[in-house]
Amino acid sequence: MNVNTRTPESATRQERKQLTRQALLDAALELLEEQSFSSLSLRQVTRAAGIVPTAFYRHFDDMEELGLVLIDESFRTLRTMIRAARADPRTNDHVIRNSVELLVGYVHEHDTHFRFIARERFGGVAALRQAIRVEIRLFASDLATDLARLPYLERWSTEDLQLLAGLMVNAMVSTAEAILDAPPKNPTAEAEIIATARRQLGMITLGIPQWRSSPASGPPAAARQGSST
Amino acid sequence: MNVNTRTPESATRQERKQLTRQALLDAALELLEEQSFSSLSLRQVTRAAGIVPTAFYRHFDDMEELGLVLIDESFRTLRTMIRAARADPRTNDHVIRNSVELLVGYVHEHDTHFRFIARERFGGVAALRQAIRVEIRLFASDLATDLARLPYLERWSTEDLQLLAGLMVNAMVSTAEAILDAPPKNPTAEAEIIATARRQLGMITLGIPQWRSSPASGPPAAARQGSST
DNA sequence: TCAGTCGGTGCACACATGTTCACAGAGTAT
DNA sequence: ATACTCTGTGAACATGTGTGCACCGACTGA
Repeated sequence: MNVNTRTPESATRQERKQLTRQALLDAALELLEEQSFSSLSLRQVTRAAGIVPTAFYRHFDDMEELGLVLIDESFRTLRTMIRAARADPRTNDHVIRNSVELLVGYVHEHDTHFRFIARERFGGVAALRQAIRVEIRLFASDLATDLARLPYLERWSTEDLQLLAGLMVNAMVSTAEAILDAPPKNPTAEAEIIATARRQLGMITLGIPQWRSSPASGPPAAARQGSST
Repeated sequence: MNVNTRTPESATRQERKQLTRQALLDAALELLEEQSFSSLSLRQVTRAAGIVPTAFYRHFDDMEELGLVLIDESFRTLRTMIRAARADPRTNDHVIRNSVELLVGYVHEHDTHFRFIARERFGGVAALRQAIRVEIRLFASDLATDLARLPYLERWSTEDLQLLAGLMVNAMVSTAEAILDAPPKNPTAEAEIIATARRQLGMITLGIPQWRSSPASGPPAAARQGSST
C-alpha cells in the first residue's frame, strides 16, 4: 500500500507481464478470425499464447474481461486513425471518397480487430454487444461532429446530424463486413464492394439538401438539447 | 423404392417424426435467443426438445444442417409476409411507412427467427453466414423489383435499384437489430427507434431524384443486362 | 543478503461435449 | 400374424472444458 515509494523506471517485472498479457490478447484475436467469441475457450487462448491455462487468471478474471479489453483495443486503433485523418485538411474536400478509403485502409490494416467487432456486434455475449454498441455510438457522434463542419450541413440540428451519421456508419459497417468476407486474393470483388459503398454514401448525401425542407416523416428539429449521454 | 403404392392419408409415422424434428428446431431457436449458434451444443438442443442426444441423428446429420434449415425457415416466413404485403395495393402509396411497419411487425411476430439471423449474419459459422448472405441478397432483389414499379424510379437501371435496395435493407436490418436489443417493455424506446428508421429511409429516398443526373461517383448506367443471377 | 512478491507450472477434479453401438418397441407392410 | 422398418433409448468412450490448489523460481525492495 506504500504509495510514495514508486520507482520511476517501471520494472522488468510488469514489462514481462504486459508482454504475455498482450500475447493472450493477440492469440485470442487470431483465433477469433475463425470462430466467435462465445465458442472461444480459455484453454484455447492460453494454448495459443504458450502458457498454461491457470496462468490466464494472472491477467484476467474472466474471458469476458478479455473480450472487453479486445473491444477497447479495436476501437482505440480506429479512433486513432480517424483523428489522424481529421487533421488532414484535404479530408473536407471529398468527404465520401476519403471516408471510404480510410475505412478500407483500416479494415485491411486491422482486419482481425474489425472482424472481431463485426462478429460480436450482435453475437451471443451480451456484455460485448453492449460495449460495442456504446463504442459505435461514440464513433457516430464523432462523425456527426465532423459533418457539422461541412458548409451545406452547418445549419442542421445535432439530431439530424446524428441521424445522418448513423446511416453512414451502418453503410460503412456493412461495407467493411462485406470486404472481410470477400475472397482475400480477389481485388476485383473488393473494388466492386468499394464502388458500391461509394455510390451508396453518395446516394445518402444527395438527399441532404432536400432534407430540411421536407416535413415528410416527422418534426424537423424537435428537441435541441446539449445531451452528452 | 416402391413409388406407386402411396397411402393417401400420409402416415402417423412421418407425422410424429416431423413433430419431434420441429421440436428440435424450436428448441434450438429458443436457446439461440441467449447464445450464438457456434456455442450451441447438440446436447442442449436435444435436452430442450425432450429427446436423448443420439436421437438427434435421426433428423439431422449435423448441427450445421439444423442451422441451415433454421435459416431457410426464417426467411421463408419473412418472404411470405412481404409477398402478402405486396398484394396489398395500399403499399404503393407510402412505401416507407408501410415498409417500416411491416418490418416491425415481422420482427415482433418472429423475433426468435430474426434474432437468430442477426446473430449469425456475421457469426462464427461460415456455412451459415454464406447462406444468410444469399438470402439477404434475394430479399434485396425482391425489394428492388418492388421499387422498380414506383413512378419516380421507373427509368432506373436494375443496377441502381439494387444499390438502393441494398441501402434500404441495411438500414432495415440495423433497425430490426436495434429493436431486438431494446428493452422489451419499453414502448418509448422502440417508438424512437422506429421514428429513426423512418427518417433514415426518408433521407435515402430524398436523394433519389438527384441520383441519375449526378455523375459524381461512377457511370450512371454502365451495363444493362437482363441478368437473372 | 534475505524475505517477499508474483508470473507461471502441474496436478486434480467434476463436469459437458460429440459420436458409437446394441437394443427396445411402436408403426407399417404383406 | 409375421417380418420388417423405423424413431427413440441407455450405456459407454475419448476428449475438452473451467477452476482450485500447492508449488517453484526469478525478480524485487529493504
